[in-house]
Amino acid sequence: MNYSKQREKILDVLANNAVHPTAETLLALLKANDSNIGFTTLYRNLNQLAQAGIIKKIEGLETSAHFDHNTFEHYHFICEECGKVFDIPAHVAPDLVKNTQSATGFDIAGHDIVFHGVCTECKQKKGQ
Amino acid sequence: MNYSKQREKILDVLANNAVHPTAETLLALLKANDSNIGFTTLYRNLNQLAQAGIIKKIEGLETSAHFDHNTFEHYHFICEECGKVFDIPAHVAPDLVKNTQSATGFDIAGHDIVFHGVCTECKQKKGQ
DNA sequence: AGGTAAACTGATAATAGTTATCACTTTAGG
DNA sequence: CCTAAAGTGATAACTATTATCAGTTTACCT
Repeated sequence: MNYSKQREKILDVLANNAVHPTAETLLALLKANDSNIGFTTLYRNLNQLAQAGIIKKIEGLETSAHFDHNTFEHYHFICEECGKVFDIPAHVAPDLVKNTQSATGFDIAGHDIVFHGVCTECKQKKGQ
Repeated sequence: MNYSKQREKILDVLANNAVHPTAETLLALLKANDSNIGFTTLYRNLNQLAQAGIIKKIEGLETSAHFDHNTFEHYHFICEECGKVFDIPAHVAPDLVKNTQSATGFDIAGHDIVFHGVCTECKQKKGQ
């Protein structure tokens, strides 16, 4: 992978916006950062970076994929009210891969957990 | 929800094909069953049935959603070689919701786990 | 430096999966 | 049966994403 200005900018914006943005959101963030990057370039780079393990592509949240700068093992929670995506620490599912491997005999290369429900903030709002 | 011939047929085909079909696959299965159902009708019914909790919509596997007649809690594994989707029993992640609830304070309405890797059959094929 | 091959960009077009629209048909209760 | 509500399916539209490709940039080799 060669260096490119655009890719550096994308990584930078992703690192400074821990909101698990979609490609669309990222494009807006980049524009707000005076970086007018074509959406083809954005998608290409996001896929490249995800393939290289530098960022994480989160699917299964909504219709569009989200991207995450944090590649340390963790899971995700999407709030049904506000749509925000929260990180869930990996320790909520100890031995998950080991258990699954021994239950199935399959080679497990990776896994994702997506929770949905209502976050604390929205719970309070609804309660009022 | 009123009765409809089409919906009955869709449920029937889904119940007899535990392969976690996509809408496209289902349409083909229905056609093979002499049920020419419009794809609009298929999508409408799948969404209705999923909403009603009668079937389960599995997202995050590939670009398209898969549908599952088995609504009993369980997870999924998709083989990177053959693309088949396998069921994983829920007991691989004991106390997952409880742990996550107490770690976050969020109300958790549901969750999904998607594993990916290589299934036993494909592992053997590759080994040969 | 200077050349060049490989990598990257981004505008345009295409694609896939799914939902919206809407005239017509079916279902179900009074 | 009558009628309102629910369902159908052809067509068009939409959204997220990938393919194409001519032009640009990067990096490495002299």
